[in-house]
Amino acid sequence: MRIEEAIQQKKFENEYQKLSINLLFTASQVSIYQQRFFREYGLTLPQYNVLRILRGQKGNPIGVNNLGSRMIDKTSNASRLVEKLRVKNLVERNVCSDDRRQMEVTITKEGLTLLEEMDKEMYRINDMYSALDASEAKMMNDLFDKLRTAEAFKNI
Amino acid sequence: MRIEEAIQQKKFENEYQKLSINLLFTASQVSIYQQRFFREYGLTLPQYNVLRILRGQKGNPIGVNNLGSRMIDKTSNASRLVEKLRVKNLVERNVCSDDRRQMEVTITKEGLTLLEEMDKEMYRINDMYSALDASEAKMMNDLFDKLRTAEAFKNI
DNA sequence: CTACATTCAATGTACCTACATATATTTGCA
DNA sequence: TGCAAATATATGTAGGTACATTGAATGTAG
Repeated sequence: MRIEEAIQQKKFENEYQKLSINLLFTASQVSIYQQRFFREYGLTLPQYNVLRILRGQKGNPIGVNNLGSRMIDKTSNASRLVEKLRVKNLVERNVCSDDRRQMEVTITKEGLTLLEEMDKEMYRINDMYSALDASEAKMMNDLFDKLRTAEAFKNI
Repeated sequence: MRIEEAIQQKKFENEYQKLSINLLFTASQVSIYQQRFFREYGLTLPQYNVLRILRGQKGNPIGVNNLGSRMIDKTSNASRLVEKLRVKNLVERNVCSDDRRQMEVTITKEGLTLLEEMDKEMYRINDMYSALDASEAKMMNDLFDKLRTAEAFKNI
């Protein structure tokens, strides 16, 4: 569906204005679809992303700050997300002995098991992208990367 | 910046997985930038979108449900957003006499004035897209529209 | 014309977010 | 060394979101 139909707007002033809506609208749809998948495992999308990053650490603990910088969102929330996951026994959080301001966050055995279960079904997420072939997906990736070179993105 | 650097991930399994992150990450950045702009006028991005839709109605009232269907998000929130805007005297809400379940929402004079003020500065939003030329923006729009033709998007 | 189903808006719940501030700890420097 | 600045995490506040439920009004089938 063209974006004009999706949000029932007749026309846009230019391609940039249209892109603005198209980007946020599509991201919202993708996000809803993904959230429904993650919900089946008692996780939210941001929580899943945190677990993925921790698994990528292969046992090396990571600070909350560092965790935050790798997330789509900012650090303010990393702290709260870690706490949510800790309550579910999916991550462990310990004061770092070298620098007692820092926390060392690691994924637990339980967290790893959950991720492995999810891995098996993760192909379902790709249904979202079935309309694009690999070269189109690459084209989008390149355009996204180029888009974010604009000066306006520097201070975000 | 390439998405790999932005979120400090070495590599992705395929272009689709990368696209998934790239889309949500870029949308998040754009959204933060826009929110900062709207904040100067005491609005949030969703609130601004509601006002825009109402202005597009050119005086014709619109129901909360209809409003919701044109928004990036779902109806559940339209009701609360309208209430926030009503408190700020930017919209009016009246029970529809033909169907007393419905509400007739219209933008107020005050709301229109605010939008006009914002119009003058709106060009600043386009700074985000300065890295792309018009043909690249169009290419992205076409790819977004194509992406959303996938079956998975039908039930969202 | 009544009984049931549908529709519209609002609300409860449990998340998420940005931004500002607080608290503890460490670092740097006079 | 002592104290200010910087850093890491946590928390308060005000907003947004999905999903489920509620309550009122309307539509419809018998």
